[in-house]
Amino acid sequence: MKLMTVKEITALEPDGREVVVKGWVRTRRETKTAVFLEVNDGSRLGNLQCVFDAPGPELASELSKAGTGASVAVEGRLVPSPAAGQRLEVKAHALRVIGEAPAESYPLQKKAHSLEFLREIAHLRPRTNTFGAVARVRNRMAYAIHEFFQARGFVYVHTPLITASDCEGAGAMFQVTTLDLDRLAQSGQAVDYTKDFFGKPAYLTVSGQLNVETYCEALSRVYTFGPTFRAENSNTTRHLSEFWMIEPEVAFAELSDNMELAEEFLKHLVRTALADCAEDLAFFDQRIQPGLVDSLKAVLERPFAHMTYTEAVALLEKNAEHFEVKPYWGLDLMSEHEKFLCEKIAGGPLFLTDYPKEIKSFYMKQNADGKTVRAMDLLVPRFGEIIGGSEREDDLAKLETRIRELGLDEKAYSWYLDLRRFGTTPHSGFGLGFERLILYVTGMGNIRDVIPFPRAPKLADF
RNA sequence: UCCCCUGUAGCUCAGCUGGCAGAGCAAGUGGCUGUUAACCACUGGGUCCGGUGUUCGAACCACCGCGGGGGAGCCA
Repeated sequence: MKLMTVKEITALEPDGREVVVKGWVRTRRETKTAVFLEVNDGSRLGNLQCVFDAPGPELASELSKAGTGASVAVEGRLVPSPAAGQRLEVKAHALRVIGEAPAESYPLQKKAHSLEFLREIAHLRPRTNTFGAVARVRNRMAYAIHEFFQARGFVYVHTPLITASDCEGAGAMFQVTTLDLDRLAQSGQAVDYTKDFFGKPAYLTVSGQLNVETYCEALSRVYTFGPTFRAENSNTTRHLSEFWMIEPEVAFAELSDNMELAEEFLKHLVRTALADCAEDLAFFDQRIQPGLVDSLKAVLERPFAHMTYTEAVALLEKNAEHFEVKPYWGLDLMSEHEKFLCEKIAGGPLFLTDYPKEIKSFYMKQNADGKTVRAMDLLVPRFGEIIGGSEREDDLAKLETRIRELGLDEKAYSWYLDLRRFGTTPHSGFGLGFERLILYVTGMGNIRDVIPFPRAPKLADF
């Protein structure tokens, strides 16, 4: 008999056909006359109820081994359920326990567990409703990202994870080396990087942007989607040392085109989640973040708000009594300011643009005022910045000046500057942290719960 | 990196002013004519995070260490 998932079986008509269900027992309930086994295989949130009527001694013995967590194969007929709660069920006549999960040692119980406890058993937590749902949403979002860009003629570019240029400038880097550090420490000698694997210091990438710009200036519409690494000692619910990032880059696009793309992109992802992950989102709405589904629907209903940094600061200054850090022009906005702007003022996603050049990266295009750059951050309620991007500086002289002003190593950027030396064009792009997107869409509160095996300072288990 | 909270049964927690270690859930057993995180009854279950100190006496107070959570900063 063809192996079918719970998702496939529960989509069938309960016409009495024979089915085989394979999965893990979520709960077993017994009455005098029947045993109910709920089987889940992760193909969907819902379980498939298998009913054993008046089991004989052999079946009863097998049933006694089918506790929570056991892997089983159930054979039976697919029939309409006579009781409320499910459309159909399996009237079972055979059971095989493939792998037992002894209750006295299996950590997951037939009850709710705290997310903190489940973090300690990251290898078993995908067997819970919450983490199964996160995994399915994460998968659908990854696919939707490719769908979105592919449908618009973007080319997926694989930027390197190891980089020997420390000019990416987006944060502290992890060093990659094959040198024997223990022996080096004992010898007391200075490190000779010409003897290292790459002949010079190498690091894990903190961003694919600079690399992907090179392909943008050849293929016009490109994006990267891959892991990035930050060695920042940040211990928060929104930061990981290893996370996935989406970075589109579009030639000939100006800041307004960039924001249009970002808005369409985020709306596409939210729309897809609502349409294709409805069962999982309903679960998150009920158990994790009440009001989630409505707030996501609201995102689709109207255009995102726009405001310049200068306008935002003026507004914040008028409400200065709300803030611990008093706002002024030139301040890199605190999260309390960002939350105020998108939650209290915009009441939804908000683009902030044209920041002071001093608080933004060297590669952002300077405005005619000489003070601001064509940067944009997309702020969303609940956690602030979700997307950061800009139009890039396409003028060689201005870019060189900026690099010098900031005391950066000009030589390290020579290949990047070549893009402006030869056939330069306006171009724009942005970065979206994949895990932050998953937080946003699922309503989960801690970024360590939306990636299978989180890496953070002092945390690299499993 | 800084600030705050926290660590007691498998899980979630209570434990008052320092005086015999508790509950709910989970598990086991029995009951129950189809259950929905079933229900009812009973039973078993403890290195009170570790160390040191104060005290007649420490889960409780003090100090040191380790673990967990939240917030801030950095950012995506």
